[in-house]
Amino acid sequence: MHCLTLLRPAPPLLAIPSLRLLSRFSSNTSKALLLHFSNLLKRFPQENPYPSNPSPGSRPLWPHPYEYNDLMSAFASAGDSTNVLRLFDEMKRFNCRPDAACYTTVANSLLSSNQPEAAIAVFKEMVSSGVLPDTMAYTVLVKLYACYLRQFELAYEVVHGMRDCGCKPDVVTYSTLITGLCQVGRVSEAFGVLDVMLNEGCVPNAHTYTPILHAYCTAGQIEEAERLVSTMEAVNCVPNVVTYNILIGALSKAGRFNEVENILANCQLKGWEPDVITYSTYMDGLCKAGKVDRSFMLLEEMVSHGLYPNKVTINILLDGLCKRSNSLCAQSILERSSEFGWRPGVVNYNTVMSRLCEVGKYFSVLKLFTDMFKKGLEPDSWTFSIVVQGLCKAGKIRKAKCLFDSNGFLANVVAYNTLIRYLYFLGEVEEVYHLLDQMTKENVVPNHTTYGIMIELLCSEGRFEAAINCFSISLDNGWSPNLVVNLVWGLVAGEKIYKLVKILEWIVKQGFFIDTCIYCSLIKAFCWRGSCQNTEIYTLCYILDLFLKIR
DNA sequence: CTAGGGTTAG
Repeated sequence: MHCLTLLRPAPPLLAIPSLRLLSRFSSNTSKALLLHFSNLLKRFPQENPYPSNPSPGSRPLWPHPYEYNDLMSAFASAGDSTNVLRLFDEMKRFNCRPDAACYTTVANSLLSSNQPEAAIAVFKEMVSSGVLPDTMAYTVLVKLYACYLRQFELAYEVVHGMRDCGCKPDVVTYSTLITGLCQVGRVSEAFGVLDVMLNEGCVPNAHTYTPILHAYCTAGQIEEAERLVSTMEAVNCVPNVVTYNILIGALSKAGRFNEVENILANCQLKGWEPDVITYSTYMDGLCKAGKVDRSFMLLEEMVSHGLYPNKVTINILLDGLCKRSNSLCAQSILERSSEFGWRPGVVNYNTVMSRLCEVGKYFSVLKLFTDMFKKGLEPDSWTFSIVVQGLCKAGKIRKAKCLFDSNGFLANVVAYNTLIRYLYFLGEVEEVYHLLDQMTKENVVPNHTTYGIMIELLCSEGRFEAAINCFSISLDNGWSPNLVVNLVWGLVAGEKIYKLVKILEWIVKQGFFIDTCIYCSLIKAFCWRGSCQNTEIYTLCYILDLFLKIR
């Protein structure tokens, strides 16, 4: 990295012919790519050889947008949007005007790294530079609205509007829209889109149906999913390995391992081949169901098919080992990894450390934490959260706070929540408020867990209006029945029954889903308070009837 | 250059 930033002015990376070749190795990590670059750049003139006004007709010395796009795509598929942006800036600096494809690549890579706002900026720039979007550009715009911002009205508008710009939505555009709808469970609407594309003579493929299957599987509607697979076969939209992986995942989760075996046994007949993800998915299901031995047998099977476990597969097995109370084994696999020439990843450490935490082996957690440093592995925010949790559980809350405040600690919302929860248990209200302040300052966005603790805290301090206010703010993050449970307990304990009735009436009016947890918490809270003996029982009955839509 | 799948924390 440093070699590149130190060279000023930096020559365009793409002026070196062999880089075009390099960019084909999209599976290469960005670091590997950068290493190649910095080596090549050492032989490159440090002066800027690129005149801003080339003589007409001469072959330009600087690279063509195609070449930049090739390289940007390589970084994009390596998940490195920072370098995509760097190249994008660079090409503009060298007066190499981005074409529609370049803008599309950059916007898409920003989406992949979850920066929808930045992607919008790229689209705006595209328009203001007078570059006309093509179908692919519009497709990424649909992806932005449907899969990231969930603004489906705008997504539909793009699909309709692109016709006027001389572009036709294609199977990718429609499949993208269907994906977005299915991700939020709007399956019937997705079928509506499918109808539209069929009417237009746009032929669906596996990408069109698979998101729908995914939605069914997420909702636990396995029978519907299986029926959809038959439909796909009937309309000549053959399910592929991804389709089957989703189905196998759902079946494994439901413990229906015989059916998984059946699907695997018939794969050749159906014309698809299991891959690493197929095996990993199945193995994870087996491990979670306690069938760790069977999972290890599958490891042998996949290797015999020429498929090799990757970090995820190994993580699943490590997790399985811990679940079978073999955390000591998992721990030594990590500690002694160099003996068998394996380099574990951060997630591998996180997995074993969190399992050790669960069984109270806090010393081992710290031991692995230091082992990571010895191996030169950088802990991530998950690691830190797990260690904070381990220290808190071990009763070393001061130590946890010290670690939290130390340099280099990557605090995310979970680390904050953990520390806040334990400090709250200890009655250190001052510190809790201080941490909540700090969270805002550090731009760590609170989530439902945070709001739950805040509601509890505010109620215990008698600040009921603030607690209710906190609840309404939490709705920006979506609906969480658990927060209502917190509010119920807090308000009943604080004898604010009138406030409780008001807020519950409002909740019912908004049409939020009332689950059994909320229902039970009300009954339990009233019983706990002893209200069942007096006239307040009528208030309780009133609310319960309200929930059941009797009133 | 554009679409879908598997692992870890409160």
